[in-house]
Amino acid sequence: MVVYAGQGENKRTMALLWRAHGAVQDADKVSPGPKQGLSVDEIVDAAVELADAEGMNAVSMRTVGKVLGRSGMALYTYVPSKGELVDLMYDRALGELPTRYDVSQGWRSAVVAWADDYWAFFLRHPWVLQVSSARPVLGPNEFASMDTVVRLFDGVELPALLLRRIVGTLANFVRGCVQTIAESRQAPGATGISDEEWWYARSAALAAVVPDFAQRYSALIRLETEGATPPDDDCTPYMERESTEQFKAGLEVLLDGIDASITKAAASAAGSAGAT
Amino acid sequence: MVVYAGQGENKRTMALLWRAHGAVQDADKVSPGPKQGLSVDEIVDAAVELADAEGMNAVSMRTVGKVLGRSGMALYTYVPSKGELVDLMYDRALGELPTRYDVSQGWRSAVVAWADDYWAFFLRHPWVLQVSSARPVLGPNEFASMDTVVRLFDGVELPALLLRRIVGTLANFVRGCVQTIAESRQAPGATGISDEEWWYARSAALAAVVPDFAQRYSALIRLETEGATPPDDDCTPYMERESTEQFKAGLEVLLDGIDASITKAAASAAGSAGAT
DNA sequence: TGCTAACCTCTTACGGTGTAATGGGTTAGG
DNA sequence: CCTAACCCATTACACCGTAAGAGGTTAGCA
Repeated sequence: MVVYAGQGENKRTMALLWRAHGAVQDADKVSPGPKQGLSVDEIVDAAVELADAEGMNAVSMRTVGKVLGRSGMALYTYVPSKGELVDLMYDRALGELPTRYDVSQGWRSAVVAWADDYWAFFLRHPWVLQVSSARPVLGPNEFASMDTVVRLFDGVELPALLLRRIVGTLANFVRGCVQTIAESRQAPGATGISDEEWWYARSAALAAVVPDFAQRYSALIRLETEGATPPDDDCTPYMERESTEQFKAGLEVLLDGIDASITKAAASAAGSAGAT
Repeated sequence: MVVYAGQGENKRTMALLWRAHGAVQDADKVSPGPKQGLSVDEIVDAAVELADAEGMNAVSMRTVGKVLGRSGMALYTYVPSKGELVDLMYDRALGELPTRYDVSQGWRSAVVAWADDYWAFFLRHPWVLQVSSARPVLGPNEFASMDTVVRLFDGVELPALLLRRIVGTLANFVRGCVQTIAESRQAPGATGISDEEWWYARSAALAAVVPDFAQRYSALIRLETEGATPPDDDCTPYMERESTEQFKAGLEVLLDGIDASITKAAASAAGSAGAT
């Protein structure tokens, strides 16, 4: 279930996101009627906890309400719709990300540290990947996390436009890598059969149906036999180990590419400086 | 809505995927009863068409059935569950991808051509991104597309393990880039307000709520003002143009990184060859 | 020809979703 | 104390995937 950001009244959404919990209703407003038995924070906390534990599919208005001992509809007093709740969950989770990295040792080590944190973050909150990234939520922590990535390159000479794209590519890269793991953890069979069992059953069925596999996909077969993942003793599922390795290796490749970009940019800057 | 691959009886699924439409029931079986009024192909076609036109959310058993003039339940005669139908849609769509690229001019131009095709493919079928990538479908076209990517590097000297990771990173990269566009096209507001309008309304609300934005996110602001996307005359939505530019630039960076990997691999191969 | 068994399809039903509408209980200010 | 505002629950509606069962259709056999 990909959940789209609610696009209700933007103003109320923004007020909720930017910690205007007190200022949602214009502060000086009188308020007869019973006190609120809940708070937006409580609701978001409960929803995040639920999503962490049982996946985004388990998060419904009713289930969140049940956790808090209310009906599902009660939440609509605090939050305009489920979309906004998801926005709040998203931005709240992002708040966990570190915002400072040491760039004194150069950008490369800083980027690696950031990527590791980002990676771990998604593993802690896999459901975040299901929140639509099309239209940013524009919450405080989303901006903070973006700001943080940009500051990784603080001392580096790069055209702003190129830097923007590099930053985007880095974020995309981590997201893409971790998605495989995250989804396999949330898959319905996650509790039940393991990756290994699934693969075994599935590829057995495959072999039965497609006897000429090796001929049809010779390049794949060659890659698989030559470059089999070494059976690293620890017992993390196959898919996760594979993805982790790909993350590490892919990051190095990407960093080399960024390095090349920086070198090029420096050369062109020097060239134009020399020309003037 | 992220849809997970059905994990029903693997054998039947595999038979369906690998075009064993005739061989689903063991060929020599007698068959009293009415002829099938539909075929798996028809159903998958209709579902893909629906998904292309109105997004994955519009694809339900009932809606697909309606397109074909049947009830939703009628489809269960042909397909064990919705999960398998999604698998079939996925593999069928992948069948559109080209499988041959000219590597005679070097790997780099071939990879660029492939990336463009892959990109365009996802734009044609944005819903494919919503199909879980955790547990591959293992259909013929999925393997074919992977095989194709591997063959882009046919003449290149790279350790198999590294090549596998590079290939994975490339695929992840394109997926990640296109996701932004794809989701923005499928977003519920896609028919209604445009990207520009949304951004305008949303950031107006933002400015009202957060007056100290520029101080809190100075790095972002600097990036935004210095590296503003040039207003390229054509009228594609802001988000799409931005994403496309990021795709192009990011790909170049990534290719530079791959180049570096190849150089390194060659050096290490030469080194070890010289050492022995 | 008529029967039977297998098969296709539809209807109904169940538990789930998000949320609009309604109404009752609680509490502050006048 | 009354009233108006507010919190919350109930009910209801339209959707979802699919289990269960009923009824029509057809091939093969007697």
